Amino acid sequence: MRWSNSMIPTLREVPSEAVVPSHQLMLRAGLIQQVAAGTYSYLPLGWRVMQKVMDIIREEMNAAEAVEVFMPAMQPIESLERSGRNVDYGDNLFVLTDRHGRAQALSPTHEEVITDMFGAFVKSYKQLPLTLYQIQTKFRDEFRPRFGVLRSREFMMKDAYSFHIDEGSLGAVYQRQYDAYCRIFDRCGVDNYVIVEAESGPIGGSASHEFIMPCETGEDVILQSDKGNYAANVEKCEIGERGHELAGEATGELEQVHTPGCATIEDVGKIMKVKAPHLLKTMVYEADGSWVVAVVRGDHELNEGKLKEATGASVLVMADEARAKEAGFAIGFVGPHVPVSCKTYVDPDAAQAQFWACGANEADHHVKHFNWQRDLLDHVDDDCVIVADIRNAAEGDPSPKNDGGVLRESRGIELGHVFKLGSKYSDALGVTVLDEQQQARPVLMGCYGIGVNRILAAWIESDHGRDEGGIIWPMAIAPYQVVITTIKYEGEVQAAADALYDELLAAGVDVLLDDRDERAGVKFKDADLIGIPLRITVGDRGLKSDEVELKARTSEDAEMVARGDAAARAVALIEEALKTS
RNA sequence: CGGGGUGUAGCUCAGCUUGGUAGAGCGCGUCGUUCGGGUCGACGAGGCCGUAGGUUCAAAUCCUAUCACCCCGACCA
Repeated sequence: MRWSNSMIPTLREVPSEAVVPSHQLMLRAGLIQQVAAGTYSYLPLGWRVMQKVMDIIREEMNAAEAVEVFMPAMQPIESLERSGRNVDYGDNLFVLTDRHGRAQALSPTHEEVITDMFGAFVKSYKQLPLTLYQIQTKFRDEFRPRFGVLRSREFMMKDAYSFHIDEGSLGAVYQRQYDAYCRIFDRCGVDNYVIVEAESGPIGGSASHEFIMPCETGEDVILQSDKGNYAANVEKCEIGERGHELAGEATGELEQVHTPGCATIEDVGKIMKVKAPHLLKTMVYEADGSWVVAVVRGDHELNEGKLKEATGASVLVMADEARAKEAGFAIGFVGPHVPVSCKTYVDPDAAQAQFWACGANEADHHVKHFNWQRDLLDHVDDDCVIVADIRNAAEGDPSPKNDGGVLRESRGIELGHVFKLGSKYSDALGVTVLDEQQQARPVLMGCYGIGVNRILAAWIESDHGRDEGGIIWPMAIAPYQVVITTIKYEGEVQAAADALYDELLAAGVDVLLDDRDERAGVKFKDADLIGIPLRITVGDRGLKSDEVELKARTSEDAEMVARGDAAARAVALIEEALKTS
């Protein structure tokens, strides 16, 4: 492609609406254009990258014996109602009404549609396992779209769904998809990802993994053991063994302190002059309709998933403030010694005999010298107080492998997620297959997603994806593999550049010829900004000795190459890059 | 949804407090100049000042409403 024939609107200045590096660079490099909040057009360069990523995904999906299908962008609201996901998605669901007054949802994903498709055509275990996939736009009415393409209301997603008669088959295909994901990201050159255990869902075990691109602006928090043998999303991350001691001596008389209006740990700590690790954070929940109290240390965060698991409840919600107050909870000033009979779940780090300050169970008051034995255990049945891991893991916690490893916390962007769904959708939608005994069995499913546009943004967001000059694309997904920069596009230089361009095209190289009548400096800056991996500079200076200059985007220095060898040399470098990536 | 901010040229912004018919830099066009990392100079095109009302002789500027976009927060008592 000749630059002059494309549309590559590079920007010298940073558009004011972009606050994160990937968004800024995607706009400056002319990859995308914002149409509305959270919706973007892909310009020629951006779309080329998208297509290259999709091509790789498609090849690897096909190699994993998955078959591609295409589904509507909208589906009748009823299909989401059958699985209850219209409620799960809530306001995040885009719903529109057609001329007949029927509600249609813009698909946030396609589990229902694909499960119906499967159910319509597959009736026998003999046809299993089957893996179907799609690469399509998905819609979510995000409460707050942000960070450019990282959290948008429309995005390109690869979703694969597998169908099985038994666990073993699901496990095997899950592993096959997992391996395909590694190959996809490796081949894209986006090879600095981390695989973490994620919320395990209905089946349990290690049934869910996320592929995370580490970067500071990421919305996901992950923890990795410094022994390198454990990594998990904070939502899922377990914590290694921790001791606890509820029975110890009190540190002093229970002392009430007036703390008007101080409902947060920060405020309370300030007014009482107590640091967060000596405060108890006490929260009230309803587990299947019963009151439940959860206690963690002031500097820790409750993990609702863990609490739910500890309680064994099927529905766990934070207490409604009005109703909890009516029941006797001094919301905002709750301490573990609540005046209401209920179960209390305590995190091990909070279940210690030490100095504690906590809510006084009385509005506008807290207490000092709370002691578990004296102030709670002596007054309730033993089985009312349960010590359990109910908090989010944090920097410095022991690894759940209990091998001396320490958890390190970092942030990242979720690029992909593989997940065992089990029979959730087949149950809800009544999809079964006949087994060998001619018994109808609910089909087991796995689902496997990749956010295509997130791959672009997350890569640019990561340390390897950019420098002061702009984007640094990996060879495999760069919009063009080579850019020919002409010092000036005329005379001998023009002839040489054109010849080289034709040669590279003939060799099957994705090449961009900068034939613009611009100063050399402008062309160099633009080539760096848009991140083309290889640059061949053609100018009078080199041509005097019949040479051109070859430079990698990632290296400081250029090498001089005989004009006749340039194309072959570039081809060799491209092959090399695609091999190692 | 709650709080905050911003809407003026393709982009980044000034002008608004103290109303008087619209500005700079970059970009764009022409000419010249320069020519290996965003040359320099001259001339020029380009804006119903987000939209709708209101106040006023007069509104980018003051008032009201509305829309859009951005940021922070939104069950850690």
